[in-house]
Amino acid sequence: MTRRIPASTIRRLSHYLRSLEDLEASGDETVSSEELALRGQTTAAQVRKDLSHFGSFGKRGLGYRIEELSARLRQILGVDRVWKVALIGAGRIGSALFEYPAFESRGYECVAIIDSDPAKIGTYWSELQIHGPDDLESLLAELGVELVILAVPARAAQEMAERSVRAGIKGILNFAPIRLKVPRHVPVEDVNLVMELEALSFAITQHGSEP
Amino acid sequence: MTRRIPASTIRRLSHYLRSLEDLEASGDETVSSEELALRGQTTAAQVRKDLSHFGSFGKRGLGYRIEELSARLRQILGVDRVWKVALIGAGRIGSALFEYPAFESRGYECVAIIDSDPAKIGTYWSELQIHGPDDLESLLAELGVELVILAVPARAAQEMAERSVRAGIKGILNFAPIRLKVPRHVPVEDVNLVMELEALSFAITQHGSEP
DNA sequence: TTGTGTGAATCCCTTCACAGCG
DNA sequence: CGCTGTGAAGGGATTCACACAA
Repeated sequence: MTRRIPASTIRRLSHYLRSLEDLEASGDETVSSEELALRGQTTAAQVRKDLSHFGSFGKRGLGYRIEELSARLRQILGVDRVWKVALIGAGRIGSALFEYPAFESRGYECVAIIDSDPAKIGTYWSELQIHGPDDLESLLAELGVELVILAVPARAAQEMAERSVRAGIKGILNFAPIRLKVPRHVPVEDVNLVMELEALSFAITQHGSEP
Repeated sequence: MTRRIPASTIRRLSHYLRSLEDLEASGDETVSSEELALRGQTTAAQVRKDLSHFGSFGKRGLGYRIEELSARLRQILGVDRVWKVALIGAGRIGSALFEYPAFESRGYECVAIIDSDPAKIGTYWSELQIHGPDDLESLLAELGVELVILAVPARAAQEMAERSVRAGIKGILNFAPIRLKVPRHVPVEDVNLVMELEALSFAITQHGSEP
């Protein structure tokens, strides 16, 4: 049904969904592509083009029914269901994510925490006991984990990724500052804070040298 | 000296710099664009094109002198100096960033922490005392803060951003899931974890429906 | 010979503009 | 009318291919 959707489109769909949820709360029934564009820092044509990749669910002369479109976007983005997530690495970043409120409210359920620190193994975060890394594969497989959040130091990341893939997980959100080598069918999203900071300092530095 | 550098180029420069630092440690003297490409998940032509935006610092038939190129990249990315950073929001994400080891080692020095929670105001993280938001403007201005990391709830983010800009800061790393409205000359980098997760679940969902 | 630097060709994303439906 | 959906045009970024320097 779909072919080659640009990554930039996906990010915008995420935005549109958030805007729609705001609009739902405000009681409106429909939106135009122009209004969505305004809230998403893009253009009306772009909104329509983005949506057209997946079908045509607007009414000409009227716009999009908010409820219908948001349901469809949830479906497209795959968030019309609950994803079972394992958190590998119970350090600072792991803890921040674990408590991130948007996390559970958006359909991501953390069902396992893994860390290699003996002082942490066996302790609890909320109801969840922290496991050591030894039985990683069987643990993930038994719990039916689909998504892994990798928040371990760079040196441990590749091994944990490989073992997770072996356990049958389907995607990785990677906070370690390395390029993971995994089979092509396992998507990886990288979050690299140093890179973001460097993009920022570049932008500032350049700005100073231009009028 | 430079015009219109694509954002994707900057992210790759960041990568190259990290690769170069690895190579520096391993004692080599030179790299080819091909080797850099291999480590950066891109092509040799792309590496050369990226670098050519800023000048030509390779030697034909030989490659790039590692030390020279990494120094030049640090200069380009603006990380050949120390940036004074303020952390606004001392919650989970703030705490994770504060302890992020790459942070200080890369030239970002946190000189102030601000939070509105009365229970936190006055307490210390390492040597740094947490301030309330009341005197934000004067605090940032006095300390000469250039970069702000915004790790507060969405509802507070816009106000904190505006006040930071008024205090003369030059860039914002934003973790709040909203589009900040700030003057054009203040660059903002957004880190949106929900968006990353949604990109991942989209990729997985799509993948299943294709052979 | 090796590997850079770079115009030219290509590819892909965005924007335009308008036909067509409600 | 008003606003969507979409081919066509436009603009950037990536890739190609080769002249040229070491």
